[in-house]
Amino acid sequence: MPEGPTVVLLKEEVQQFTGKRVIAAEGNAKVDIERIRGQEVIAFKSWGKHFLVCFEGFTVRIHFLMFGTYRINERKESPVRLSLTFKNGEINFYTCSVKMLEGDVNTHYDWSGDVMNDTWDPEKAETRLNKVPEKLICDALLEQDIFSGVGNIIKNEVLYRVCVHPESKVGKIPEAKLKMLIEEARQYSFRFLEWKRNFELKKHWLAHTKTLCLRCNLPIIRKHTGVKKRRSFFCENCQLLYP
DNA sequence: TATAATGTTTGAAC
DNA sequence: AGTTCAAACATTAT
Repeated sequence: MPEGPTVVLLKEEVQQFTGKRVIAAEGNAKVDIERIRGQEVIAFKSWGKHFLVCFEGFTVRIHFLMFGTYRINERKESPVRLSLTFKNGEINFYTCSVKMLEGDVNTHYDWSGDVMNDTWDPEKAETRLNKVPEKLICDALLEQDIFSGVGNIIKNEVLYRVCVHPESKVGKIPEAKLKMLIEEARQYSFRFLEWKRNFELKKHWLAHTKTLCLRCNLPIIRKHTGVKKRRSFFCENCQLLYP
């Protein structure tokens, strides 16, 4: 379910509930659900893969992890983790992590670290990358403190598009190339958003789950790479390794 | 049917 | 005390 752009889509879908009062809240989330009832939604926000429902004095943080889902104005069979009912409809969350954040939500997040945010700061990402020269780029791209919102699909597509081997060391990638990669992380995330909106995301995958390289027709290598051991799809011929 | 997959947190082990 | 790593969690499509 996740990756930053998907959470941005969710945010768009719930705009009908902004400013509305929660008339009923239920679910098996291990938080004080009672507290939500009667509160007005001040705003829906997102930071990377975090979906945030902001109320006066606190925020409900939803993280969908690997298997989380949601339904708007409908329900699934399975037990609901958190359900918010408004006069004009409802939002239901399943198999997600739910946490309460106290006080001003702005004190909890650096918005400029989110690739989908208006305030995204590529130079800050570069600074943060320069602090971890020994890390492999496949791990660094998944670091939410550097590229908040980037997930495994975006990782693979970005690396293929900028022709960088996933097992390259961050510190060995030339500065110009690293800047391109940071730029692509944002650009691809926005394309992901539009493709996902139109239910055509997979159609545009160039490397992820592919078997042949579109550029050179050689096999796409599938390997669990880095400390994170997430699967990478890459072309050894077209994607340069900076060891 | 067993496996693997868009992910993160936790706590044991070093 | 700081870092590392595997386990835990959980759902669904193939």
